[in-house]
Amino acid sequence: MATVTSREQPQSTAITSADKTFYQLRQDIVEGAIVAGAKLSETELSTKYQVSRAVIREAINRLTACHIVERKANVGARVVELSSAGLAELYEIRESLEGMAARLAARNMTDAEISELSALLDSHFDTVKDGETYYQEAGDYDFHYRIILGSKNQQLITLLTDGIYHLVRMYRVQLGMAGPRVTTAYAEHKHIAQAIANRDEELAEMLMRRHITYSRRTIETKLTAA
Amino acid sequence: MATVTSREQPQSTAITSADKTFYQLRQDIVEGAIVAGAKLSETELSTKYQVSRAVIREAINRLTACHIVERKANVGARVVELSSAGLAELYEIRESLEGMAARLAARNMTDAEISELSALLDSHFDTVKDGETYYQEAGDYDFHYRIILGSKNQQLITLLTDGIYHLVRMYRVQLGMAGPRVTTAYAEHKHIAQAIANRDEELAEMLMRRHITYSRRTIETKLTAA
DNA sequence: CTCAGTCAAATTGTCGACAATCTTATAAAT
DNA sequence: ATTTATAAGATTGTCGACAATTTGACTGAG
Repeated sequence: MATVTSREQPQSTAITSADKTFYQLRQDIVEGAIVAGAKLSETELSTKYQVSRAVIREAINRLTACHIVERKANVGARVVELSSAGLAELYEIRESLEGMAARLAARNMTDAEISELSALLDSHFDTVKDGETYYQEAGDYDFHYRIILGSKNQQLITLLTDGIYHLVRMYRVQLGMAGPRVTTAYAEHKHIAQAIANRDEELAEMLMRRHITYSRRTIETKLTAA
Repeated sequence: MATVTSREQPQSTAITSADKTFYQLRQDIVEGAIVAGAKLSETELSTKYQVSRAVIREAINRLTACHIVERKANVGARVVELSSAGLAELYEIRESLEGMAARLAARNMTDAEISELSALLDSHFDTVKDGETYYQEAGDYDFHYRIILGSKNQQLITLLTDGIYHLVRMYRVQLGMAGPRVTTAYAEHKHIAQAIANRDEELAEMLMRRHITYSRRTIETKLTAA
């Protein structure tokens, strides 16, 4: 069975030392190597990652912009705490923004991109049929990612992929998501793709919002159970 | 007639030198003292604001997080360019997020807060009646701000007030917004407030989204005319 | 005249040291 | 015993200097 692989963006795009440290730190936090709520000591991290404090500071500043860590002046930075309330807030924003992304995708995706989206779902169907739980993590991400890109709204794309999605992943990873809901979610994805293919903006947005609401309920029960 | 006053948040909350420089730089960019598209030289700014380059760098990094400047590695930072496409993207996000904010405000605002919102609109009515164009800038901001806070979603609040709204203000200020649409917008505000008072989430979201779509069209004509 | 290569100037990235601030332990007074 | 004051220690904020990279001009070959 496929484990939760690290689907980070190619860190080859990391040019500077601060870039690499930022990506590394983010990964370590999202995947739980640095636990939620932990204090981020600049001196400690600078020895751990073998870079100067200035580099660490820049990386931490970027992480605060993603809402992955919180910083207080003259006190320091801490990894955010995972809470039921925080998850609810996050999914309310996701519902809003990804709903809009679906609407815009129905308007702006090229026919070729829509075909590729369908093909992606078809290829996923095989894994679902084989009972792979792989789908939920990687496949789900691919689907949502393509629709976000399909919106062609650069600000929206940055907001979601650089900011919000890493927080979402943090919740998923640290709560050990690999739940059921695979075939159900697959059906929902098919409906969304169909609405986009029909250029039905209203329906695409509505279905996406529902889809996110459903998946929020699933993850929320996991959180309250833990 | 009231000019476009600087309605920045109390910079008394600025603790460190980097904070103050960040607020100052942001204000100078939003209000046009530093023009759109300009290059931000670190050494130049450090002499201009009388702080070290490290402070300037941190301020610039925070501005990139707000999407007010763009930075390329080993090249430098530039103030974003104002464009019709960028404005459209921004208002699509506003429509999405503020629509959600209105929905959540209808759910989460206290009765007291709703009363204050009504009182605010009543006080605005007098200025509208007197033909003050003051309303569009300051009054409009106050109304939207209260609803955003009323959502009680901390992530959403930060996203809008710390990030997106400064970009919106940048477009408004630099396009010289003080247009008509005063009484029209006032009526729309009243309807939204009423929907919130009735705890009608659906209607509150829908009306807010329409309201933002309308105001986008107004500002867009200004942009294409210029 | 165009294009490729090279070198100098300027700009950004990184570092270690010092200053300012917060935290914690200790001690004294009520 | 509780509270307040104080001082030591540790952490963050700021600075100036050095290293790495880009930019643009200059030169020379085709």
